[in-house]
Amino acid sequence: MNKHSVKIRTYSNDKSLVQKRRRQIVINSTDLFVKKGYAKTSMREVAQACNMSIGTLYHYVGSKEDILYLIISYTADQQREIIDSFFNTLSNLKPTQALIRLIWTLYQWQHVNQNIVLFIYRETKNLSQTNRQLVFDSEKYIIALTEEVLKRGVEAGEFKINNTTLMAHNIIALSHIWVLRRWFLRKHCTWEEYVRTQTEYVLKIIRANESLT
Amino acid sequence: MNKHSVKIRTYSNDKSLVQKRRRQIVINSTDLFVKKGYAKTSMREVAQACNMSIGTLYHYVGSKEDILYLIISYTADQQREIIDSFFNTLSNLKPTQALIRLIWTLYQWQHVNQNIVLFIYRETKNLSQTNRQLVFDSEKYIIALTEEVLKRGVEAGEFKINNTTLMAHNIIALSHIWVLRRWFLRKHCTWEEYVRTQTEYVLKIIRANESLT
Amino acid sequence: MNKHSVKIRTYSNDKSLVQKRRRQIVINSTDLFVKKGYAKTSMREVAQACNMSIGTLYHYVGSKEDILYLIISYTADQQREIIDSFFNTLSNLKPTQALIRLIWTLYQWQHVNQNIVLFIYRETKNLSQTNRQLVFDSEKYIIALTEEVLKRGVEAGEFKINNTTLMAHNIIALSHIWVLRRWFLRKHCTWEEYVRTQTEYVLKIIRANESLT
Amino acid sequence: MNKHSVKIRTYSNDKSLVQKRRRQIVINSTDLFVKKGYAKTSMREVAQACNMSIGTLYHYVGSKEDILYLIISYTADQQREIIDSFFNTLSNLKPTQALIRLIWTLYQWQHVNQNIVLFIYRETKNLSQTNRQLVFDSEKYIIALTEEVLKRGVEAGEFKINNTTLMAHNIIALSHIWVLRRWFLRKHCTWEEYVRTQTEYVLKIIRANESLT
DNA sequence: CATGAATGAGGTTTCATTCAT
DNA sequence: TATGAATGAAACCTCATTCAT
Repeated sequence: MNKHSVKIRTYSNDKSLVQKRRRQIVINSTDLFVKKGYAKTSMREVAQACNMSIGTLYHYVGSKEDILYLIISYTADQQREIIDSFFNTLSNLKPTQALIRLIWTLYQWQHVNQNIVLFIYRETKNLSQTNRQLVFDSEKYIIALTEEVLKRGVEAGEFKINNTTLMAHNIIALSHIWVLRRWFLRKHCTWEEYVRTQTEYVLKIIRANESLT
Repeated sequence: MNKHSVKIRTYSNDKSLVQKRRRQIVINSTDLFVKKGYAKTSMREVAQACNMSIGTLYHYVGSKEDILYLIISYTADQQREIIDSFFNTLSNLKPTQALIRLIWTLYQWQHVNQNIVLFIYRETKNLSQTNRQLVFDSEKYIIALTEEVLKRGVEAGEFKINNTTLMAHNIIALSHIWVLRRWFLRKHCTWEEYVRTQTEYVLKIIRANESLT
Repeated sequence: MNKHSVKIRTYSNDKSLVQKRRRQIVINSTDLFVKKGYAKTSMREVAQACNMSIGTLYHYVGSKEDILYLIISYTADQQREIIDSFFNTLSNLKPTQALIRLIWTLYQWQHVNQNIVLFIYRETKNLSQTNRQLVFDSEKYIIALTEEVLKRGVEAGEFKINNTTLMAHNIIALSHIWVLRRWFLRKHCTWEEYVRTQTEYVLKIIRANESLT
Repeated sequence: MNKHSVKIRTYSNDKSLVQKRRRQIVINSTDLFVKKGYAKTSMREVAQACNMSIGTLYHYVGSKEDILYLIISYTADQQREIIDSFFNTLSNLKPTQALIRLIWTLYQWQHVNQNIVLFIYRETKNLSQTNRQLVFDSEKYIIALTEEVLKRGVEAGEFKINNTTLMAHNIIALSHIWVLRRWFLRKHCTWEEYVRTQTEYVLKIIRANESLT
């Protein structure tokens, strides 16, 4: 929210008020957008959900797309914060344990935020080129952190991985799959089973001394 | 197109003409929808793209959603056809070779049809409950066929898999990931690398006698 | 139908066929129009109801309004026929008895044809000036015949009426009222009561020697 | 207007403004609808006639049918008001005089408002079931008041009437007939003659001591 | 004679956005 | 700062009518 919302039009000079109102908008409109979809949600409905007049809404936001961007980047920021704080508790773990916990954390975040994750997958195309790029940057950051864990494991001799980037991406992508394909997966396994199985698979692939396991 | 288009309204009684015109509509409007998104594409544009008047368009189709459904189910049918014909050439292959070729076939289809795959992921929510279900059924069919190959491998003693359904789903899902995350993957590997690596990963996981490889 | 349909456009030269097809159109489309209203009934529906193609429909009829006109004038003709044949059986009755029977006949026709009567009241405005005039002429004819009966009664000394035209019109109008206000009258009296009462009222008004009755 | 417009959709919360705009809509669109008919009048024309944009029109009204309902119920309310205020001046008159004046008042209102009365007869069928019922209720109210006058006359011994409901209804219905059949009546009598004659007829029927007149 | 595919103007309604208060 | 009335382009869809076959 902080970094990205800078270039969104506002008629107010009070930065703290702008931040407060925009937070109000994001918090209150997200569920509405998620439930109805971006295109089918009207600005009138958004204003109502936010307990604001339409006029006030446009005081702090330049367009409907701006709100979409706020929601998406706000979610991305939240995810980053959680991942960041997670990484601060990670330093003294062995790579394998660190990876297991990372996967658990990432997959849980996706599970808890499945509606908004789905929403972002669907509606990102409605963002302008520039804004879409910022969303991608956020994703890249998560992948980079995951790759970092993998690399440490490789350095420590615990993992053996040809392409750490692709492996990191696989791990992230499969966390999204739990959400994107919930209509199928929900009927065939629980979240716990899913996480456990995917973790096993990953470890099977990257364990350095696999033949000994 | 054949099976699903049954309940779509038309004012014509000439089935072959209806089929011809609907094919014309699907063929010509798909790119437009894919490029602009469902919501932002107007029926006027669709009619123009199809070289029809709006009136003619509505002669063969009851609503905008019907076209969305036609596009999606037409694509699903195409995929099924290809997979089906692929399976007919499969019987005399050993399971491992069959799986390798299946993955290659599936991933290539996704690659070639990436725009429409992406489109389907985004816009399926705009279908009615019933129509959405039909799309899902089509997906389930592909997964079931993939699972069938895995099961044969297990029976032949070549594979060892706890949960064949989840494994089959993983294989399919990762073919979608190539499309859904192309903004990332394109920069980090070619399609050939992607397929090769994912195939390796899968085999690493399911090979019965992995320690001997 | 005979007189009035002359100036309606047709592409056929076979007069008997034209008459046959137009009868087919009137017979089959009337209920549809009556039920849905003129504006909300489409020519496609009309064609279907008539077991014709739209093309054939327009072979024998120039426009949608023509059908409206056919229906209305066909009904008017039917009514006239019945009234005419009724009058032929009337000559040897005394005026009072003749009037009583006339009222009964008129009111019954309205009762049996209430839907179409209602329809005509609502949709006559959709006719062109000329066609509307023809409908009015038909109405005037019925009134004139009724007035004739009244006049005979006056000549015979049975009735005493200042304005026979207005009286005749009242009698006709009250037969329409039974239809136009059925939402009220149905709840307060039967058709038989209605006819009996209105007949009594009329006689009360026009009886020459009322005090003696 | 007050009572009935409750359930019509508006985007405004300012009740007085809503009332003002709806009045504006009713006042300005009535003639248009009356002249062209409901079906053939477009919302674009209505907006123009009301000196509003289409958007503003839909700010205060949910649909085209709502406007029809507003017009009809607005007229009904007006009539009721006039009748009500008339009844307040009636108490000290003898029944016969009261009836004579009531008929005059009712028939005059119909005469002055003949266009809209005609319109209501034609277009009421376009209302929803519920709204149509409200129109009928208004009519029933007028009939009930008329019946009340008749009953007082019966109690006072001035009138002798079998079925006061039907008699009251006849009186009201014949006031409509002046409008519904103006194409005939206009040519045969003036409004004054019509009222005088119908009054005479009514009195002839209901006078208790008719033989003495 | 009979058909029905094709047309496109025009219907009602929605909605993002502006601006006067 | 906050409001919400006002706008009008543009959305989806219908339908009377024509004309080639």
